[in-house]
Amino acid sequence: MTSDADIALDKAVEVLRLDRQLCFALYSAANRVTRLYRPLLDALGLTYPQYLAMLVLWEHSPRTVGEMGQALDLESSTLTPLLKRLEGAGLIARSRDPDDERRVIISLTDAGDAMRDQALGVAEQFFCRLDTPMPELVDLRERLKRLAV
Amino acid sequence: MTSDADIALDKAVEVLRLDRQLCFALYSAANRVTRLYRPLLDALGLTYPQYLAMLVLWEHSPRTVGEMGQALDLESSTLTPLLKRLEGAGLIARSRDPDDERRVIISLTDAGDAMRDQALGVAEQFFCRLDTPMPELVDLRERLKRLAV
DNA sequence: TGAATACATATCGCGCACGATTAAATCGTT
DNA sequence: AACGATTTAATCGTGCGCGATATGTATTCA
Repeated sequence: MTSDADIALDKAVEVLRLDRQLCFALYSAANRVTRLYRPLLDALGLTYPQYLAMLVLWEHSPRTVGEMGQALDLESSTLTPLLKRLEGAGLIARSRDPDDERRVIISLTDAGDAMRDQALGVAEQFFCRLDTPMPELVDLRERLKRLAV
Repeated sequence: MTSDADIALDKAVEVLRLDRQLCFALYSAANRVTRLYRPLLDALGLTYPQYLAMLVLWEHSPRTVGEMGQALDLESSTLTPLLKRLEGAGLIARSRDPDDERRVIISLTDAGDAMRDQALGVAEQFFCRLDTPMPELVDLRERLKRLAV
């Protein structure tokens, strides 16, 4: 015989199973991808979030900290220290906007700009190591973007 | 007229666009999901990775640190401090395995076990806030799992 | 003009996530 | 039994990621 409490427990056991959680699949896949990028980016001396920040700048430079935060969906409390490290590495320059002293303008240095070619190699190596057909990757990417939160 | 260098540059610009990177879509979606969980988990006094660790234990307790690391795909350097915090919160107990003193056995306390019901509410609220049909979520989850890295 | 408000970035504290290293226990082989 | 290799967890240092808060600049409007 089965009590109501047992049924509720069974439901909890089913619903909360790790392999049924979208959140864990996402968390785990993001960690795995970061780990996969690490050895590729070591050659450039970049961390994974730093690489993403450089992608933003390669797309369009200069940009303000705020614009980069919007593009990457990150707070200034994350971005400011990261950008200071990129500045320390000589890849970007930080300067106040003369037209609005609140803003800080981030621009690529020559060294930062020159790194773009190597980045192309990183992107290609990543694709190779994933060993998944491009259409599948594009589909996954678009589904992730649709996950409006 | 267009030089070879210009063509190579165009290719780099296209390939490296942030909105074409699977890695960024994944990174960003994972951050968004963590942010969405935060207010829900605040009520339980758990962080998001702590919640995942509790999911593992609600599924089956006791387990060793190594087993949990395998389930969550995390190193002991991540897990040990996290588990110590859960122990401090009174949700789990940590003890050496008498049969093999290298192992540390993690078991739910009564308080940790009792939290499972509230966790069920968290999972339901998360689903509601996502506002995405279940089949789409299941499909995305399975695609993420397939992303073997 | 001057006070109130809003805005852009920076700072701080906490908790991951991981590579490298260490310490202790166990296992395997002789 | 003994010693080297392996296994398990812990420790340490670095870099995020974010909420809360601070700081300085610009805007608004009385």
